[in-house]
Amino acid sequence: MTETIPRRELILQEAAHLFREKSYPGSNLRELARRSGIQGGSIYHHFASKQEILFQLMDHTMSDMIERLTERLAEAHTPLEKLRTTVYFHIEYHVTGPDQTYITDEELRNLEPENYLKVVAKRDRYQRIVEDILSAGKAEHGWLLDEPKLYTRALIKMCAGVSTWFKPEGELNIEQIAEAYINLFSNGLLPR
Amino acid sequence: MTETIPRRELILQEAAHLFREKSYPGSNLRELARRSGIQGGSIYHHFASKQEILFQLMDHTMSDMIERLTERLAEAHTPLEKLRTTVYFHIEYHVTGPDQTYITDEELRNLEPENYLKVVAKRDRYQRIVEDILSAGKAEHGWLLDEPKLYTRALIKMCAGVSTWFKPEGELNIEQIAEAYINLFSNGLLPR
DNA sequence: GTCTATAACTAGATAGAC
DNA sequence: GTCTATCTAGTTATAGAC
Repeated sequence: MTETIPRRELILQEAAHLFREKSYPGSNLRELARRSGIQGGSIYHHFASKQEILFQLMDHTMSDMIERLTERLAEAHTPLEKLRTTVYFHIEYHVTGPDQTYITDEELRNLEPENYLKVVAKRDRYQRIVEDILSAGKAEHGWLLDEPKLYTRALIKMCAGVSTWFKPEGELNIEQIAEAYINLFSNGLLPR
Repeated sequence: MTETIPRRELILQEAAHLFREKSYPGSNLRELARRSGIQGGSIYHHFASKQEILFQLMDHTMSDMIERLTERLAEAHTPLEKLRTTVYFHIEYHVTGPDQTYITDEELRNLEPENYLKVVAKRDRYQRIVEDILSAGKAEHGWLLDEPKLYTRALIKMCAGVSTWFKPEGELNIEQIAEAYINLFSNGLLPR
């Protein structure tokens, strides 16, 4: 019953952790190898270069996010339900995989041009999914927003930011945080 | 009338730009020197180490943010006025000095322990100023928030995030973005 | 698939001349 | 205050044995 995780997967996991801790250029492959239970040179049996590790990490994370969000949204039917689903998903995904998401959010500048374009294209696809929900809310229910893109960015930044301070042993769980953010986005702070 | 900027200041400015472009560990002092118009070794006449450059940059930025926000808040009197002032200031400061603020927001992990504690203390002081405004709004005007700290983080992340995509030549100016964010925070998206 | 050894290079920091 | 030269250590990546 002990799951044997393939070495390649393990390296990617450890890389996410290490890169988050020390940033991509601040990390070295000897330490990544050590944490993965092998010697420095052996990394190159699994990946062609340090850059390829970063790219695989970010590319896989973006694909996974798009796929999972799309799945969840299939169960939601109104724009408001979809907004709730998205806020919950985005927070949960960032809190559950804080290493992967942090790298994917912050290491874009360290991708070589070709890889950069591929990852940015997926990031834009993801943002577009969220933007379309806000646009639908505006068109169908008169949501108060002039610039869907502006609010999309605000929403994404706010939710992703949770993973920078979230502690599983803290006072609030994911549900409570998501609920608070949905309320904030829906009704704001001022009483009526 | 040509302002001669002291070399030390110039190095700090160029460092902010370079570190934002390539991250702190990804930057090297020879390139920083070149951009500052001197040779590699000359950096050490102005700073004791690469680490000290990073620390001076972040520490000065945090002090400056606290000082300026405090000044502006002195002119605001109600919690709502103070919230407006804070949102506007935080966006404006991040958009006006995107290099300095990006470094200060993202390079904490590369500070040595002693420096880390100093900068985090100032960051916490800043956050506390914002948190106290939200708490006052709750106490005095019944603002709808259970956890002032949670909303403080959401507000700060959302506003700071503007500098990652803001372009001066873009469609929206700082006033319009700040206005939209204040509306979002005040009343949310749903019509009543 | 992993090891060891090493090539080729780069970086932070120092020393001393001007 | 800036220059050049250099020390030392660490890094990615490769090669070939097991």
